[in-house]
Order: sequence, then structure tokens, then C-alpha cells
Amino acid sequence: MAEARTASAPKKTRRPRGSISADDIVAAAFEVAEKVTLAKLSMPMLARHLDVGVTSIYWYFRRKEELLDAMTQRASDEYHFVTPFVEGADWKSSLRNHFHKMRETFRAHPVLVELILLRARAVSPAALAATGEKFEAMVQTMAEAGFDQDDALTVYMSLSEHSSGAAIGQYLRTVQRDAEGVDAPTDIVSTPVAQRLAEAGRSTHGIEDAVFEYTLEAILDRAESLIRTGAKSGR
Amino acid sequence: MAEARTASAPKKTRRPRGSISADDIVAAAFEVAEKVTLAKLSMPMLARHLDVGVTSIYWYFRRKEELLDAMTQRASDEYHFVTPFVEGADWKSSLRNHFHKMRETFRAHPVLVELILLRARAVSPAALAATGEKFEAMVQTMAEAGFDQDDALTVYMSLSEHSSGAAIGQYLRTVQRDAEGVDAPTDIVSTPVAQRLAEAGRSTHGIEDAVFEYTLEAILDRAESLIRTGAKSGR
DNA sequence: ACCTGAACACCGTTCAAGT
DNA sequence: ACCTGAACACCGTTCAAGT
Repeated sequence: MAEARTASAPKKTRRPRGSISADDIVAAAFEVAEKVTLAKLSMPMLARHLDVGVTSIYWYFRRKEELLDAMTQRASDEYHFVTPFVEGADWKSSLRNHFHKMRETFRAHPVLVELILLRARAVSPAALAATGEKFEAMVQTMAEAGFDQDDALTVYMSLSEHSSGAAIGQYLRTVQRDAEGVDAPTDIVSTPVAQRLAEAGRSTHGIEDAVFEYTLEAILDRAESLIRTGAKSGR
Repeated sequence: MAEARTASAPKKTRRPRGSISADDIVAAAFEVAEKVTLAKLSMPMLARHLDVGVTSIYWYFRRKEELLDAMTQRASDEYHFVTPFVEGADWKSSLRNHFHKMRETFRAHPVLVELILLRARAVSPAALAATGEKFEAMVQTMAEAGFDQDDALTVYMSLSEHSSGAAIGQYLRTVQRDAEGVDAPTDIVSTPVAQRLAEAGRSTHGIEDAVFEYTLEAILDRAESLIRTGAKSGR
């Protein structure tokens, strides 16, 4: 029972010279990561997906970390490409639209959350520059509305942290649900409010969305008061 | 060179019957996790720390996941114990104090962030109940100030998400800095604002604190407006 | 220059003992 | 009832080849 080659794959053939490239590997890595989550992406798994020897990958990336860096790079480029800062009717709707777009993007592409938000790695200069550019554009919009730079920085970071936090929270809850599968505990908890909290924690949208909007509007409203009074952002 | 037993440890002695308990293992696991981060905690490492055979641990915890569940349980209990909801002068300062305390606790104990906030696992009924109790207490405080239950839920979750997000962000930046070590890139970026952003991203406190406060106050201020108008939180 | 298998250290987990 | 080493599958990575 050991002699029959498993159906389709003849296997024993050696790959020609330029049959894989760094780009191919990164692309395949994204395919795998999107299917099984980044945490479960392994070099052997990736090699099987590419139909290459595991060690071949190591000619292009000397460490798995380097591959992940390349993925993060590409993810970052894509992210910044699909979420440019576009000027709206006024500073408020410009910011609101921007961070809505950010939220949508991260919700639609969990792998971007894994690479850009959760991966504890050095931000590339390119990514930093892209962030800087966005910020410059926002500052200009806000300056025209009467913000000073310190306030603009605080408001921008507040919105940014809020959206990142929401994206991470959403991602973790999704992974959690998927891991639990069908056997979700359905927690019968004593108090009615705890029950509602449980529902809220589980509901994919609904309360989650309302809370995101609530905080977003809170930040924007407070920003508005900074113009009127001209006060500094500090306590 | 293979015959001399390495100094202090005689090794070959077998452990007596009740020499380790589930509690010992969990306690040791915390010690290791606090030293090398939870992600790097391994069963062999833990066994060495306890001076036990690796497989002995498996008599108490059949899977590593079970051990992590036990850790999460203990972490959750401790967390809820040190961050009870205490009534302050008014609803606003009560909430403010509570989420300040939450932030401090997570900042002081990264392992709590790893277990409670980042670990994608089922929340235990006990933890949910504790959360529920806190929420009940807050709702009561807020109800006395004129909030209805829906608004109170939204405000509570908004504050909760904000504080969780901030704790996670802070944690990730710390891990990042530690991983980079001395060879931090010091990113020389083009635009001055990008530079300030880089500084902000790196500064342990400073801007980070200001942004946390800014969002917190924004949420609380907006909450205040909900009482006055009596408006529902939804759109 | 590019692809590959053998080999190693490390991890999670099982099993068949030992006491 | 509790502790243990041998053994296995899987992972990241290195090395010494092959073409």
C-alpha cells in the first residue's frame, strides 16, 4: 500500500530555476493566513500550499519573521491605499468618514488587523510616512476650522486609538466565536443585565456598532468644543 | 565530562506523592509568564521551573489550554477583586475613577492583559457575573442621575472598550519596545509631524496619557448630555 | 543562482510503565 | 493516586549537498 502515488501529484519532479519568487511566497502566505489565521500559518503548511520544499522558502526569507515583515509591509501599503484621507464637506464629516472607512477595512480584512494592529513589530518608515501624510492632510483640514496643532494631534490620536481598539476587539471576538464553534456555552447568568452584556458581547453587530458610533461622536463633539474655546487639549 | 552531576541538583530522585498541586502549577505558570511573557511560556520551561517531569503537569491539566484557562480564571478573580466599583461624589467621578483604576491595573500587570483582554477564549460564567455586578452598581448610580438603562449600557461599554483598547495598545507597544531592544530604528522621517507621531508612539507616558484622558472625558461629557436631553443613545 | 532532503533543537501530547 | 521517561507529530532553522 505504499507504492501508489496519491492520484494527481507526481511529486518527485524537481522545481525549475525561477519557479518561485519572493512575491509568490508572500502572496501564498496571505492566502494561507486568510484561511487559517496568521497565528496558524506555518512554514511547512506554506510550502505545501506552494508545492515546494520547505527549505526553498528559506532562500528568499532567512527567518519566518522576515516573511511576516514582508507581509506587514504589503498589508500596510494596501491599507493606506484603500484608506486615503479625503476631504469632505467639513472637518467633522471628513474625520467621521475616514474612521468609518478604517473600521470597515479592518472588519473586512482580519489579516490586516493581525499584521498591522496586533503584530508587535517595528513600523516601517514607509508606513510611518504614510500615516504622517494622512495626519498632515487632517491637520490642514482642522487648522482651517480653527484647531491648533496640539489639539489636532490629540484628536487624531484619540480617533485612531478608538478605531484601532474597536477593530482589535471585534477581531478577538470573531476569533473567539470561531474557536468555540457550535458548542458556545450560552451562559445562563443570574442577573438580567449580565445576560444583556453577554448578548452584547456575542452580537456581531448591533450594540457593538452603537458603541463605536457613540464614542466616535463623543470624540468629535469634544473636538468641536476645542475650537470654540480655543483651549489646549491637556487636562 | 558526562559523569559529574551539575553542582547543586542531585536530580535522579523521584518526587514524593503530593509534592505538586494544581495551585502550585498555576502559581509557577504566573511566575514564568510574568518573566518571559505568556506567549513564550512552554510546558517544558514550566516543568523545569517546578523541577518536575514535563508529563507530571499533564496529570493536573490534560491540555495546555486547560492550564491557561485556570490562569485566566485566577487572573479574572484577582482583577475583579482589585477593581470593585466604588461610589464616588457623583456618577461622573465614580465612572472616571473606576476606569482610571482599570487602566492602572492593566498597566501594572501585563499578564492580566494577556489573559483577560487578549486571550481569545470563553469568558467564564463567574467572570461574566462579576462584570454584571459591576455594571449593576454603575447602572444604579447612573439611574439616580437620570440615565435610562439603554444609555447606561452604551456609556458603560464605551468606557469599557476605550479602557480595554488603551490597555491593549499600551501592552503591544511595551512588548514591541522590549523586542526591539537597544537597536531601535530611531526613524528619521521626512515631515515634522510624522516625527512627532513617532515620538508619540514611542513615549511611554506623555501623549499616551493625554489621549486616554481626552477620550475618557469625551465619553463622560457626551454621557452628561444624555441626561439633560433624555435622548436615547441609538441613532 | 536556485532548489532540496537530512538533521537538530524545541514544543505539545500520549502511552505504558513505575511507585 | 500520583510521578516519570520514551516516543510521536509538528515546527523553525541549518547545512551540505544537488542542479
